[in-house]
Amino acid sequence: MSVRVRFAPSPTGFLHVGGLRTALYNYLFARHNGGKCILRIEDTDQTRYVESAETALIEACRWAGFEFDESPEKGGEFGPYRQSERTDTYKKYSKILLENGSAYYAFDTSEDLDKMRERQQKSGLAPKYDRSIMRNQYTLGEDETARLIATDEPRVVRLKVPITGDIRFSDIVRGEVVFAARDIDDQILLKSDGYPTYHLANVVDDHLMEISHVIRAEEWLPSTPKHVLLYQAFGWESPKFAHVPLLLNPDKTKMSKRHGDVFVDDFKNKGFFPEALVNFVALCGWNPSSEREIYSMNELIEHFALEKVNKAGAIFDYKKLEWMNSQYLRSYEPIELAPELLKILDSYAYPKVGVEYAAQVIGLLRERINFLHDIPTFGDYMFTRPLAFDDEYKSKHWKPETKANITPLLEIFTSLQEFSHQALHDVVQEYVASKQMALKLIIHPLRLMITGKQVGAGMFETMSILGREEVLARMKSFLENNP
RNA sequence: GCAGCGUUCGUCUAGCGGUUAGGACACCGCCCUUUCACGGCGGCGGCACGGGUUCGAUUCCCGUACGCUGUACCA
Repeated sequence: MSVRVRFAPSPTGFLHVGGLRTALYNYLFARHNGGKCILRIEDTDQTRYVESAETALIEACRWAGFEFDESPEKGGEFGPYRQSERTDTYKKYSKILLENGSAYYAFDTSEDLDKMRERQQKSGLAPKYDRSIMRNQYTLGEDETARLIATDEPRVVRLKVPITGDIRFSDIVRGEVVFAARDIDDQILLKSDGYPTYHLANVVDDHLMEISHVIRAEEWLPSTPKHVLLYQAFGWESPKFAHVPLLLNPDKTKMSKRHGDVFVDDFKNKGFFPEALVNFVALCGWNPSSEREIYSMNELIEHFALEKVNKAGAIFDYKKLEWMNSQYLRSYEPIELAPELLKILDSYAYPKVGVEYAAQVIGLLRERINFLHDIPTFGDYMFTRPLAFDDEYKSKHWKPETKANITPLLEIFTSLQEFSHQALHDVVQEYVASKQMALKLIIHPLRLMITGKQVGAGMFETMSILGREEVLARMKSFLENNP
């Protein structure tokens, strides 16, 4: 049997990183098995629909580095891929259930339902639809039911859950799971507005779209028995289930906005590389059991196995994500990143620089930062004269005799044939040797004059990238203004 | 409340009856050094608890505790 999986989000806003991981696991599983990964939009709740959410979602996945094989956008032979466009199908299948006695009509108002739950809560019972006393086709009788339907009375279709027995299914990550039928509610299948609930729609669609594996978040585990019952009621073979663990806040609750960034777009805007986010999120809850941390998309695909997905939820460790981003920052060719840096630089008032220069600066500074966008602030002096000079650094390294030590360097740098890292290094070494002084007595003042900062990359490399003219200008200016 | 699921360093995890319980992030120290970083080396730190099963349990079983998720005409 060929592998077909689906990511089935509801379009209520931006893509959550938890959603990204679910989508990713589906994608990895499909690719690993040479199968198809489908995007299906679960927009059956008209009250929560958000206009641009669908494209935002697709774009977020595309940014992350994966595409769906079938989707509303792309189409496919199992469409339409928006549930709101499949309502006739759900009506048709709910009718089958009604006819074979697996479902029934109910006419209760939401007020009546609230009252029922309230009563149950008070007597310490689990809230559950009470088929024997509420307004439904069993308590009303056939004639009355037929009459209400004929007069178009608002109604829903509910699943008729057996009173006794167990419902069991096997989950790829959790093993055998058993629920008692008596604990399962007579779930609404078709709402009074004519739209199906998730439960009906996802079962019908998964069957019709020939989904082989349902890979979704753990929060769905408690409603899976309802789905199993539906497959049985239709006489369909159920797909394999895999409920993956949740991504958690530091306090172990389901990862939410209250604790910081949760949307893929947030991470994109923060300057994370998609490869880093994907790599990180893939390793939250799954691990190919090696001693390695860095995996490309292709490597993730190659190693992915649902059987190795963890059962327990994973706290989203922002610090480790940052570290991972820094790893990717160092792994790219600087010239590949240069255009992006140029874009970032646009929002600063620095004089424009070329792509070659940008690449050089990236190469110079990237081992000291986590994000590309740290460069304009961390290395501001690569784009403009130092605006300030670190007081502490200055008092430590600018002594009364420093000026005399530095001044001859002006001449030496001017007459240097090639203003390169190596040449600068050699010539300064030579100079300090002749004066019998420590290199640091020169290096620190140079760093102060040229960058204004205590921290930075190797000084000679920094100088060679800045260029002779700029270095001499900064030195002279500093010398003029300081005793 | 009820149901289900879960529980290895602070965090992500390896482990699938016998290991000095391994790696990564974070943290600390040392080395390198031209500051900071990178890198190298080292340290800190964990099998929730109690019963079984077994010659032997982190690992298998049962409880307990704790946590999480679900409990909608939301997905």
